[in-house]
Amino acid sequence: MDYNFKDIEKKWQDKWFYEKSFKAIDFHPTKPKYYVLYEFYNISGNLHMGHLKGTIPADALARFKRFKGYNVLFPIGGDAFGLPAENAAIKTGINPHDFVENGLNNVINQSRKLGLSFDYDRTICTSDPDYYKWTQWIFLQLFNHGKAYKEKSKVNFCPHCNTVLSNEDSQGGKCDRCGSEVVQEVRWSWFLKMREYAEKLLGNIDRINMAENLKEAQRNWIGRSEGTQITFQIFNDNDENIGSLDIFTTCVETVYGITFVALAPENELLDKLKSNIKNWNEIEEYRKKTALRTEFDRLSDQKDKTGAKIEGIYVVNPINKAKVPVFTADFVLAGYATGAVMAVPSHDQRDYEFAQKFNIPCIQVIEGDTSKCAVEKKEYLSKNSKMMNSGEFDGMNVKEAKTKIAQKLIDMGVAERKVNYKMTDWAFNRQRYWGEPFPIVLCPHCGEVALDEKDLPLILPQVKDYLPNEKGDSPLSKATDWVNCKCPKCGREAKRETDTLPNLAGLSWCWLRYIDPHNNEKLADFEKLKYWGSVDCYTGGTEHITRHVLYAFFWQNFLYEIGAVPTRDPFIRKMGSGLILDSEGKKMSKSSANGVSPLEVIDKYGTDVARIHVHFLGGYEDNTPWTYDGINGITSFLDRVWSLQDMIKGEEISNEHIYELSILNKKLCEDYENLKLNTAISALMIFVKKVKEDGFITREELRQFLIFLNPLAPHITSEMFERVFKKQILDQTWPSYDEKNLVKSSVEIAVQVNSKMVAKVNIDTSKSQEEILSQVKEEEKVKNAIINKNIVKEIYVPNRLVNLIVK
RNA sequence: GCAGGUGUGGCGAAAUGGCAGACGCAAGGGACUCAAAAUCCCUCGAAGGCGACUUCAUGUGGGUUCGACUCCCACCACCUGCACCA
Repeated sequence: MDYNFKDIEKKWQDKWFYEKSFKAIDFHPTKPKYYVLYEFYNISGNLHMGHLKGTIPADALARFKRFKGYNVLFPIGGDAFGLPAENAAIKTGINPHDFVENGLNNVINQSRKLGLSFDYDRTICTSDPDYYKWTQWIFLQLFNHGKAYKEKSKVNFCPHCNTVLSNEDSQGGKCDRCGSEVVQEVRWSWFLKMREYAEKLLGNIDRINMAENLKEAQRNWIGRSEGTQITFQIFNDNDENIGSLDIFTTCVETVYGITFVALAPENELLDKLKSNIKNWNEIEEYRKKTALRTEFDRLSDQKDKTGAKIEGIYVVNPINKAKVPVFTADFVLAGYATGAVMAVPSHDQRDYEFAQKFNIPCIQVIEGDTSKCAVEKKEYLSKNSKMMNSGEFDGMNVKEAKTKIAQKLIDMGVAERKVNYKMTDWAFNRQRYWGEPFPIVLCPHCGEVALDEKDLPLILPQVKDYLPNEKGDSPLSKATDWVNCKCPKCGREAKRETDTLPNLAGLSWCWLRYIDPHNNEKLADFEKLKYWGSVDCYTGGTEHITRHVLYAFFWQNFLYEIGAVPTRDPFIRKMGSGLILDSEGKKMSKSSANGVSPLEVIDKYGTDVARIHVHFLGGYEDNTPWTYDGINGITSFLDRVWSLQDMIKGEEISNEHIYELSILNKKLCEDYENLKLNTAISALMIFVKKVKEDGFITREELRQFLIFLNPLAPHITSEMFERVFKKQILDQTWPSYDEKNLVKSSVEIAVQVNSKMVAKVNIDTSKSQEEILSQVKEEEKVKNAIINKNIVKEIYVPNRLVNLIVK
């Protein structure tokens, strides 16, 4: 009888859903916990191939762990707030509230069709007031603990989305959502003090089990850099001390080579020194000019340095009292360290180029050829070159001089050791309608005032006009009934904050809410948090992984410090799934014309075939081009599996199959654990091939095999199990195997003479090394190869090979 | 430029110091069939030989080792991330 996947798959999907087959039990009395998490679905459309690639390994792991006796928590939810959902709603003309509700139902129904074993009772959605109450609560805690502040500052602004963006959302000067050029604008903005957490985040990165390239990207984003901060005194032309300037450097060893210092055009120190600057008009003009340059211009002009000399002031190099001219230049970034650099043209390529253009002299302080370009730290540190032109440090090795010079400056009281980070505080507000409202009231008398916890959630009001406007004011500002309120502190007239939280806010704590999704008193019960602990395996795409994981670390650290959660580490292991590429090797997306929908594949071939095919194409972390090629092989594999029920002969495990079954069991345990589904599939195929060759399978062998295959192909195995054994496969436990059955009684080993293959010999694996060596030497081909020669060395690798070294 | 990763048949890929190419696709040949589909069997890295076989092969060049896809050094190509970060 043929396998009718359409009816059978539907039957099991309905059964699992309505019988709540995969419900996780809080505080299970006997089973240990295991927490598998797949990232939020984005509620802006249908599931795509990426979901098939990303969810199935997590599902297989969850199903495998249940057989292994774990109490598995495997939940799902929707990321519904934010630009993707709102833009999709605007595009379709549907109100976001309705759009999101339909969208969530849609993706949940689709995920049932993938046969995913989620605990659907724990489904959460970031735009649900029961959920965002606690997102707002976390913000309140941040605010009340001084970790959130509002400040007028230069921020990234997307003129197309009409909203402020975080640095993370505007990488490369382009809006992450719409690709428009981002401009820098001065605005009132909310920030979270994430920079304070830099060292703790680095600790999280060290502890988590995650691919090295992803860790590196995160360390890069944090951008930790150790160095020395030196104070320079500033003088005017009359040699009067008019202030001081702090400069951070990682190359304190070059301090004798300073020939100019440069300030970022935006540096406020310039305004303070205005009265002493003789060419103020010129400087002001340069500042205006650079302010107009877009990020893109500044980047593309890297080779061509611009700047202006500041007349009327100079600074003194504290190490040798040399007078040093001051410039302003836009290669110096205002946002990093103190927005000023000490320039040593001989040993820094950017300083070198600037000096060439402005005819500034160079002082070489470390040996090397500086005639064509700077000798930079990478070069002189690796060679540990000698110092020159550096007073008492001449002739000393650079590495030694680095510490000694720093110490001297510190002893002089003009410097301190310092660590800087590229990562800035998290710009946390968006001028959009579709997000969590800030639980903050702006009072003309009291300033920013937090709502009381009992007034949460602060519901996002329904408005007619939710489109962003061109001035970049939040659409909520037009909801006057909602905006006007009383100050919780003084009771006088006040207004609500009308910006909303960014959508990464709701994503930054979701793994905690799944643990206790319906709790009205707390974000989650502390004892339940302790029971479920950190996520054992968190899977998802790699697209926004750097930001999402860092924000997750940040919030978890903060919540840990205020006693709301029991651990600093949200995740034990984080896996980033590769992409499904289209036939041209490009990322397959909804917008690409040749995008294939997983539902289309399921419709044609069935869910089990689709699940296996996608993962037989390549490894979990690899990017794999989509193709239907090979899918027939999977169909015929499952057809052969189906036919096994007509081949049953005997009850217990047969001598013919005990080795193959045990080896398969061991291999699958490793592969499911490591999400290596491609090799798991091939191991299963090898077993079926063997059984087919032998023409029979025993009942016990089939029982075990169906359990082995179930995590990958849950439908066909459930059906076969029910038909053959009249029981439910989900009630089974993973079979055990005996170590002694992992070795065959007889194997063929390779025999080499001087590392060259001369023969293959069947040996009895119970024999000793001596017995095997003498057996091998009796073999005709081996005899011929070693005749008249002395054996100087005998190498024996058990059950693999013998290598005889002769002279 | 810096960092991380990858490089193996016609294709997707296995093998992490021990018989390279498991498993699958495609291709070719055969069986069954009036015929086709489906199914089953055989061949399938390259070159040479009628042949048991031989030689060469894991991006390139060196090295370590009895033995290297695997470890070390240098280089090339591609992918990803960051990029005037002092």
